[in-house]
Amino acid sequence: MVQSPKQNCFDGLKQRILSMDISPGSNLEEAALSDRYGISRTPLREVLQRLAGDGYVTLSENRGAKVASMDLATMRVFFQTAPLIYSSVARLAAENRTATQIEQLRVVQALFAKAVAAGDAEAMALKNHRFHELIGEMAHNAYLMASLKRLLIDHTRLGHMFYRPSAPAESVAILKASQQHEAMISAIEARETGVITDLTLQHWDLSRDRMERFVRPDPLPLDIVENGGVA
Amino acid sequence: MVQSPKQNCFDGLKQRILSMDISPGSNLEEAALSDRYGISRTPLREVLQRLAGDGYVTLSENRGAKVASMDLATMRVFFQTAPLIYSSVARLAAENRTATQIEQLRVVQALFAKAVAAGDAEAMALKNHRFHELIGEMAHNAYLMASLKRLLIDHTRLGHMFYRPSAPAESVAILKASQQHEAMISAIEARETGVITDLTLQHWDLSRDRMERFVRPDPLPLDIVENGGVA
DNA sequence: TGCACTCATGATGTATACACTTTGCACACA
DNA sequence: TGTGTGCAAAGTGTATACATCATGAGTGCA
Repeated sequence: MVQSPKQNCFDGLKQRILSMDISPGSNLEEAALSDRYGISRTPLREVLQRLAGDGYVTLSENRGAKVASMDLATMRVFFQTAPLIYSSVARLAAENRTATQIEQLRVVQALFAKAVAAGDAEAMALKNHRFHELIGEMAHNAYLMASLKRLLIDHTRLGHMFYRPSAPAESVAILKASQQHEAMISAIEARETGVITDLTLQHWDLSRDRMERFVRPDPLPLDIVENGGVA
Repeated sequence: MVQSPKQNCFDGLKQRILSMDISPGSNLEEAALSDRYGISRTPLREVLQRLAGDGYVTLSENRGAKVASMDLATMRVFFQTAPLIYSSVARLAAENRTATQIEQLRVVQALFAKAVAAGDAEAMALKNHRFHELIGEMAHNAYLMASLKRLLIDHTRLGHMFYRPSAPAESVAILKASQQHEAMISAIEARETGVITDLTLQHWDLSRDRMERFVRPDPLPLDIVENGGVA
């Protein structure tokens, strides 16, 4: 299964953006990338344009491509929008899923669980991404899929740091997320629209809690200030 | 205000697709288009890729670009999704609109009303499109905007035929739609989120009724069958 | 007549040279 | 020293030649 160097470049850039290997706002220079991926600038530019269409990068005239930014305004809108789209998509997925898609979902979830067990942060993030993207495909709704894909980009980027093994307090939450995935598969397979909606919102809440804790971490212990600080 | 030939090509194709001048599913040949718009194939392909990113066309490997199809499955999903996105976007628009944007909206609505008065079907469709796209911009939500833009493509294409002067029964509905636009501007300006949500759903219902009447027109009079048909 | 194979034709995909735009540094001048 | 101008370097935009692939007409064989 050797894929074309162009597809390889597309997938590679997606993955590097999702895993924050290339940080938001970074400049993407055509010459460097076309050299790295062994394709000339023409197909490379096509890749960048496709990435721009999917919301991974932004293009500006005569000024090249940048990785989509993730500033405070973006995040605010992200938290505002995700529950609506996620729950709508999940409901539709339960209504429209095919047996084949359920099977695909199980495969991806198995890979996610495996990554959890191995403590492989990058694999966790990417398999989680694919898991939710698959649910989007099940929904069979191109309009919502466009929103969902963009949400997932930022979700995966935001969530990337929590999958690190360096955060032991998070491992409980990650296990819980994995269990929720299993429950979601069952609910979608059984076409229980009410259940999948609830599960999806719970799954979102878990994610959100972890993300918010990252954005606004617990404050440092106050006694340090009391003992040695200024009046 | 002379725009680049590339931008002209992009806008021109968008407009021709929206007005069904190029019908859904049509093949778009690079050589013919690059000739027509006076640009070489490289920038033309970039235009097609941008159009694909926005949902106007679909690209397939070694098989060129096609105008996005509009089959029964697409329409079913369209009717399913539009109310959710439209009402969510409208609410956010009321919350986030700026004074400048309100002014833009008034200008576009004036052009829409003018097109209605002139019976210019194509201008009506395009100004209506722009009106709703502007509301999307007011919402300041890139995730929902992706869905909205795709919905509007199909909405405008579906609605295109009702704006024809040949359908006199529709002129009442068109006037009503124009009045609803005015009311929507006021509600957005006043940030009345409850009102704008209701208005948006009413506006949608009006559109939907017209569209459904087109898809499933009144049956022919039965007496023709009774007088001369088979037993 | 029916089917499969071949090859010509026309389309899309890629590489590359060249044109244009941006940007930052150096230098002159106030 | 501060500011504005001009130039050089680097990066993006476009045209075009060539490579590759899809398609269909035509031919040979069963």
